[in-house]
Amino acid sequence: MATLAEVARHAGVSASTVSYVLSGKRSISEETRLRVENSIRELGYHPNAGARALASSRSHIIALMVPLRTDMYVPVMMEIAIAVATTARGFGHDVLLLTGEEGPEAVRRVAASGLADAMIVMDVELDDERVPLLRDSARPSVLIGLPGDPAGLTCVDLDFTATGALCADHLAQFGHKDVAVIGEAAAVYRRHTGFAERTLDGLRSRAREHGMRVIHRPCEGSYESTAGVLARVFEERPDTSALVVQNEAAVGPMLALLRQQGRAVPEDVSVVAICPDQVALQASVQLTSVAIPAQEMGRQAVELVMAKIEGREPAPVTLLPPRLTVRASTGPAPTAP
Amino acid sequence: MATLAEVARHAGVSASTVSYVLSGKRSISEETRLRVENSIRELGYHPNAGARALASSRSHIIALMVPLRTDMYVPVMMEIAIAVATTARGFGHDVLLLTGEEGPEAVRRVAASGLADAMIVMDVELDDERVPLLRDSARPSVLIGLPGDPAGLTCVDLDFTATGALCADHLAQFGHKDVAVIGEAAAVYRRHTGFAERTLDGLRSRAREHGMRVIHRPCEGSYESTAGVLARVFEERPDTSALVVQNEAAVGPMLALLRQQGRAVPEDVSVVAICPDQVALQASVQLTSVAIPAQEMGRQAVELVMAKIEGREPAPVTLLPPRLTVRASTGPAPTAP
DNA sequence: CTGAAAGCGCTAACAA
DNA sequence: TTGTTAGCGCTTTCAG
Repeated sequence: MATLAEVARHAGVSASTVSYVLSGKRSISEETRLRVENSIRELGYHPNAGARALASSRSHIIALMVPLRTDMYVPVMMEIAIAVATTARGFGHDVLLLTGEEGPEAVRRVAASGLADAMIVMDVELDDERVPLLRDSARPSVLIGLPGDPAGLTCVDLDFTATGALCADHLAQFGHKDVAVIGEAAAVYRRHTGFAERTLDGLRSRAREHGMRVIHRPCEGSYESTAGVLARVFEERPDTSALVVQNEAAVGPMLALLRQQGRAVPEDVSVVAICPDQVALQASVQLTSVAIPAQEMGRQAVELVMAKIEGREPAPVTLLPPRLTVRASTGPAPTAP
Repeated sequence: MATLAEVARHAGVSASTVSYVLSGKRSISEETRLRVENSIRELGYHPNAGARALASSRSHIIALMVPLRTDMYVPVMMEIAIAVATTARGFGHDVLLLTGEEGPEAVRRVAASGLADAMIVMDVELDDERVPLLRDSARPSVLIGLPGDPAGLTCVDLDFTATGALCADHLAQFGHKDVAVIGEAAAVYRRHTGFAERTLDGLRSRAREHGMRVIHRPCEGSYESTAGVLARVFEERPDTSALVVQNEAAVGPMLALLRQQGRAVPEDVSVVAICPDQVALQASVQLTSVAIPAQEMGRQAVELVMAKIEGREPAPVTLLPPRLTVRASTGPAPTAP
């Protein structure tokens, strides 16, 4: 592996000049710059990451903490992770993958060792034990998700309250009066992840304004549990004419069950899903849906964290506005028999 | 951040002693070891990653290259990635996440900069452009997947040939004569990822021995495409009594469609899936399946790569044996009408 | 606009 | 069993 010194010798300049050509931190004459760049290319030089980190105390690495749990919809996590990685590369940074397994200790370790310059934390819970550590840490961090108390933190998330409200508005327009929310797995609520509750709040309060009735049932997402939930819903509220589904795994089973029960979508029942577009498009009926902007969240998280690394102080909370795409699964409420 | 020198002073020993306590590379008296460990704890010392990497030319980082594409079943990728990360931590290593985006250049960059000590590459194609680079690279690497020519490489993968054969055996036992394979998306075959072809080969040749007829149709996995594939299958081979499904996304739609068509599983049609257990268990009929051992693959990949880092030379190809779990979706072939 | 040189914090000979 | 010390390759003052 070629070293900076070798490049310097090859180009007939000093080491510092090569360094400055690389960093652009002081002006270099066109001529020497070209000579140096040539040498770099010819020797196939890549700066040594360790040496650079040691001398500059910047590793050009961003740590990404993903949850170990698997009860959330995994493709969304993956999409965020990939967006983070590619966006970070655009800023000349790499991404270190931390699983939740180490827990809060990972935060300490990475910060203290200087392994990463900053940290992005996914799947934040309302009362997350990593949050106090992050708040006190000398290294910048950005959360994807909203903890109970975001004071002193930087967070990005989809505006789930607005998402719920948007669903309510859309269904109200079609004259629906009885709405059922097929929610996330019970464990998600028990863990108080926040987003599920916020969706529900937004939907409920807007529904009230529209004079709609709402019931909510958690759903594990398997075929069996979806069947159970659906049965209970129509038993308790036979006039239910619209379903809002927040558990992506339940989408497929639910549509299959409705078909089986002879309930046509959207003639008998309208369905709005909160899910990635891919899921909405692959379903047996193209679903009206509010998309989870996974890429956008990853991208934003990196931009916020880079801002902090560079000493700027971004807005503490960034809520991405939801977008509802009307497809084939929603329509007017059936007129009373 | 405390430095090693500070720890040394605090413990009343030399820097090298602290270093050796940390690395265990030479024997230390019980007494000094304890004193040093205490100081480390008291000062909350974590070795500086950059300095360590520079001095030892080992970053204790393993790069993991994940595909950018999203036409493979994402949860499996994620599960492998998480298994890699947690296993690596057990070896005192961290994982750097590289997306396919940079392409082969990432291999060069990471190797030359010393950012990572080794590399694990997922979703390897039969004729992968990263493979020659990896083969020539000074840094160890392990592939998850099997390229066309594994010479000079280290690879782990599920034994897909055996997987196909296993499916054939199981169905033959039940007296099935006409089998249809619902395969991966056409793009997967076009890309020559290998595993899909190997499954098919294994299944076909074993089927021949059993006197079974096999047809194979690629399937995109959406409800619509699954419907089309299924229709064509039963049109061409009305006597088809068993389905082998290799595209996880098609599982849900397929079961829904069969139910709709009045084909009972397993009375009229047996179904074997090649998919993660979670998918097999969440389906409307508990599926007889061959599991994708994602965790095991991740774990093995790390162990192989660690062996190479430590100078050992592991077996070039590790094929994990498939395991078929019998559940509710397979049974005797229906007797001719 | 460019060069010289002092570290950054740690590892690993070499010495004792 | 422990200490001394010379780098590892780069960044960044300080000089010129």
